[in-house]
Amino acid sequence: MTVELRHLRAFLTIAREGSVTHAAAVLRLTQPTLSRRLAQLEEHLGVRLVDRSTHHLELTPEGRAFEPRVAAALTAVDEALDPSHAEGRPLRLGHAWSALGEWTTPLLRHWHRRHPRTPLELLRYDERTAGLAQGRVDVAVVRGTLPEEAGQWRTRWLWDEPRVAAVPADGALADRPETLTLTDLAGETIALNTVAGVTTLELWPPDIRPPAAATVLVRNTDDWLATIAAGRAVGASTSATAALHAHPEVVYRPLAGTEDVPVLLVRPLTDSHPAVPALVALIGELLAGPPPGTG
Amino acid sequence: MTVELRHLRAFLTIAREGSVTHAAAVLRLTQPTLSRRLAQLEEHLGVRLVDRSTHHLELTPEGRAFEPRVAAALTAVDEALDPSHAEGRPLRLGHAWSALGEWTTPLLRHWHRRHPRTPLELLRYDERTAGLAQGRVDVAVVRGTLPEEAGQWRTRWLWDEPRVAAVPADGALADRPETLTLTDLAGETIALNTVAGVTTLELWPPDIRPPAAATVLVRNTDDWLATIAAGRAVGASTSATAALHAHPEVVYRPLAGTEDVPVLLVRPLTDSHPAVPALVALIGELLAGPPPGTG
DNA sequence: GGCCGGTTATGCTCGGCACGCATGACCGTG
DNA sequence: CACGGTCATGCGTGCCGAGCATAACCGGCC
Repeated sequence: MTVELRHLRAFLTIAREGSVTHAAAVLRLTQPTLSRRLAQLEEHLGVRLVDRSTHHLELTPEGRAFEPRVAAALTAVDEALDPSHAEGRPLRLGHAWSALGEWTTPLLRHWHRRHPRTPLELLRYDERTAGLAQGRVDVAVVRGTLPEEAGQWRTRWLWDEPRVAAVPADGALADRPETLTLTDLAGETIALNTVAGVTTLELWPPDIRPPAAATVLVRNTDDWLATIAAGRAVGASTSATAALHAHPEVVYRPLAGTEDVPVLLVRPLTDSHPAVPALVALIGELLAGPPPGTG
Repeated sequence: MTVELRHLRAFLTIAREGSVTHAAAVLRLTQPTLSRRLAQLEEHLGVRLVDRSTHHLELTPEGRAFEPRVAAALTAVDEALDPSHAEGRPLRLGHAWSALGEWTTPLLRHWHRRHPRTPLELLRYDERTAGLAQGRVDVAVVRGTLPEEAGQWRTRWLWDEPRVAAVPADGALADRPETLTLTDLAGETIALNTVAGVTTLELWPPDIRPPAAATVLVRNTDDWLATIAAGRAVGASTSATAALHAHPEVVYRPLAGTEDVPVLLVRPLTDSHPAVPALVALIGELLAGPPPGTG
């Protein structure tokens, strides 16, 4: 047995109607059919989703956890199949953190002015390709180089960002002179953002590389910041973070002896949205013009 | 014929493999079967998705537009069915704009500190219930009161926000004394955010209400801001917008003679994530403590 | 307490349809 | 022009999902 959409729709309708019979009427089916569909789904998952008897029906804890996920999935499917979304659907720009830095606002402004019929959605996904690999976005801003499978993307270099160190404001390193070095950080616990992937232990030369045990792994920028603010670790990132993620308990310092991090615009080999070229062109235009904040 | 998951998987695999035969091998099916599935999907949609002949296969423009949407949908389905996501899955907090205002950062900080195993995702959806109605989030921050169907949500009042007017920095209204009134705005074109729904023409008393023709409808805060910055309209919002969406070309002024807007925390009658109560409690704690920015 | 209305589960039959097999049609290549 | 590789089609079959009928069950109410 493989799970099909009918099983998911059956479960969701039953959960919402609170009755197999009512759900069957809604779906224009008979009650036995729906009973069986639900049983099949439960058998496949190996859990009972609905606690039901003749005069009582409610979701089990597993069912309650399952329901919103099914709802989200079916919404996604229906939107994919809805032909009305084919035209004028939003252009989705993915990023893992900081987006286009200080260029973000100018981009949104110019885009909405020029393409009022095509909304530009800025979506943050804590994932290496910022949702591109999952088909959740049409274009993505990625910091650092992409691992392998580079052949399946078209990338465009936008600019380089210098690296910065992020240290707790109340720690000893915050009192040190302006510029920090990798050696300064090597003795500390390092907070690594595992999904952004810009900073890894490879950044340190082998002779002064901190041991893996002296790291804290986090999944997104908020967590990363909170970890440093709490004094549990220090971190390395790029200047965009310093500019857009100012934090009263975190101090940013230039990080000497490191190479700049490229900021790339990544898209599939075949564009998934007709407006992608226009977006790429607009970003190119903006970068060629005056820096943001001067208008 | 109804579209089922097998049709979507067939299309996506064919699109990725670039061949019906290869896709059939991947899916452990025969080529004729897959050919037919694809044909059925195309027939249902009424559009040809794949341009194929014996020695040539590529997606049509419609197919190229369809692929990422199918990919996103199937990702959502697979995530819903993946039992490993049952534990430790992220708690999704939806908002339409401004989230928890200045409380946002403290909330993230405290949450990650207390619940390191349960990531808190802040998701923005340009929709009245910020994704709650679609099952995309577990809790939502909503400004203003919710229309009808109030019975299906549990709401908790958090605080009230005073209204502000947003006017172009280079316009005449920006030179006026500090506080503006509804009468001041009535003569201008009004930018209305149709999905946030906090500000409608109902805000103005009938005798000075601007005509519907004198409005510009936008779908999100970015667009709303850009419209005002461009001098095309003026707008009304709440103080959270003024605090978090500062814009060099937009001036915010208190708006006299209007009622405050409630900020509500909304969740389904039965929680869709076990950590929801903890989040609600934490927010309550934060609000009872000192205001943000003092620590 | 027993009847009744309303609910879900199960046996059964049947029709449709999705599958695989075989084959045809097509086309670029050598 | 034969060949290998591809996609489309015709056909037969077996499975599965549908409805119908009915059993089992339970709460409420007279």
